[in-house]
Amino acid sequence: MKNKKFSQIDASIPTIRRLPSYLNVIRRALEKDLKVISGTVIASELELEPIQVRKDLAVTGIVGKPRVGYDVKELKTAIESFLNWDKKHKAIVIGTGNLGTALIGYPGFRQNGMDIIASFDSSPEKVGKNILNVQTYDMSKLSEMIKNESIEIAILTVPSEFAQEVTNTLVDAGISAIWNFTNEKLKVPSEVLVLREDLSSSYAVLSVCK
Amino acid sequence: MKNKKFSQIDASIPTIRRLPSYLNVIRRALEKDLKVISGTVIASELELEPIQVRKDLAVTGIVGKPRVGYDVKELKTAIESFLNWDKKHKAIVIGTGNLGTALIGYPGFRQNGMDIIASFDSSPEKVGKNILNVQTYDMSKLSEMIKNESIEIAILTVPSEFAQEVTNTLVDAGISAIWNFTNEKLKVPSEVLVLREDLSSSYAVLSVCK
DNA sequence: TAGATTGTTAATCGATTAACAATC
DNA sequence: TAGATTGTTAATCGATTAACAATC
Repeated sequence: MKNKKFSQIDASIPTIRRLPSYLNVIRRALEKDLKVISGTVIASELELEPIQVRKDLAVTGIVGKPRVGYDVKELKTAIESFLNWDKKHKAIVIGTGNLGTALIGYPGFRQNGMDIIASFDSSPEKVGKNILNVQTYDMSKLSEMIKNESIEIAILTVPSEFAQEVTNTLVDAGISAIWNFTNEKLKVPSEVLVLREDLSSSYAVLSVCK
Repeated sequence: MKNKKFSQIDASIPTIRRLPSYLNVIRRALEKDLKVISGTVIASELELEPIQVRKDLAVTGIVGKPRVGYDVKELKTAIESFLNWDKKHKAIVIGTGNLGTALIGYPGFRQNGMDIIASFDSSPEKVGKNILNVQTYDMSKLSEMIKNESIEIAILTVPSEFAQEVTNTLVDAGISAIWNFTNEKLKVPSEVLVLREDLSSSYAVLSVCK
C-alpha cells in the first residue's frame, strides 16, 4: 500500500463522519468482487457530490487512477487505517438498560475494532448477568477496571440524573473519551473528549423540518 | 407573548440542534423560580459563546431586555413553539429490539410532544406484547396504521438488511418523515424526510480524535 | 486516440464570531 | 448614572462546490 505523503490530521469532522458510509459501499463492492471503484459511483450510491467524495477520500492518503477510480482493497485498507478501525479499542458500557444492551449488540462496533469488555450497573439484579458475552459488574468496580484494563472509551447510558456523578468517577480513573448518550451537559477537564449523542437535537430537526 | 415580526424559517440546522439544550437550561431555571435569564448565563452553562446563544434564540422570535436578559417563561414558550414541541406528533417504532424498546421509553420524547402510539415487529413472540403502554403489532398492520392514524414520524430500528424493504412500505403508505437508526442509506422520494442517526459516524469521530 | 476520472487550486457559500450602538 | 446585556451589521472562518489541467 502506497501512502506516499502522510496528510496531517487535517480532516474535518464532517469528512470523518462521512468516511464510514464510504467504507460501507466499498465493503459491498468487495463482496461483489469489484477490483476498482470510482468516486463518481460512490457518490451516486450515497447521493453526494463526486467532488466531495474525492476530497474526503484524499485525507486517507489513497491515490486513485484517472479514468479508472480507486483500487477497492487498497481503499478499504486506507479508510480503516485512517479511522483506526484496524486496531482494537477497549470500551465499557455504563448502564445496562435497553439502550446500553442495544449498544453492546450493535454490529457496527465489534466489526470495526470496538471491544466492549465489560458493562456496569448499579442495580443488584443486573450485576453478574451476561449480555452477549459481556459481563455486568457493580459500579464499585468501575474505577479499578478503567485503570487496570486501559479502557479508551466509556459509553454512558445511565439515567441523566446520575450522568455527572458517574462522569466524575470516569475522569478520576483516567478515562480519555466519553460517549454521552444522556441529555446532560457533562463537565470534564479539557483533556477528556466528550462526544454527545443527542437524540433531542435530532428530534428537534424532525419537528421543525416537518 | 409578543412575537413582533415572524422570522421566516431561517434557522440553520446547527441552530435548531442547539435549541433543546437551551430549553433544558431554561426549564431548570424555571424550576428554581428564576424570572429572568441572560444569554451570557445560558452560554456559560453550556460552554458556548454568548453571541451564538443570542443569535440562536433570536430565531424563535423572543425579545430580551438589555442589561436584564430574557423572561424565562416567555423564552420557554418561544422555544417550545418554534420547535413545535407544544403540539402532539404521532409516531411509531418499527423493530422492538433493545434499541426500539429504549426509544419507546426515552423520556425526552414524550415530554416534548412525541406520541408513540404503536410499535411493529415481525417476530410472532413479540407481537401482542405491551412496552410501556405501547402495543406491538405485526408488520402486516403497518400500512393500515400509518394511513388511518396520520402518523408523522416512523422510527426505524429494524436490522439493516430489512431497512429498505420496510421503508418502501412506509413510503407507499404515505409517511412524511423517517428517523433511520440503521446503517443503511435509504432510497426515498424527495418529499420524504429521512434523518439518519448514524452511530458509526460518531464512532469514527471518537476513533480518530483519540 | 478520445473521454472519463483524478487531484489541485480557486470561488462560493454559509455559519460563527466580532464590533458596537441602543437600552434599561 | 454606570455598566451589563441585547440585537444588528460587518468580518472572519471553514466547508462545500466549481473549474480545469493532468492522466491513463
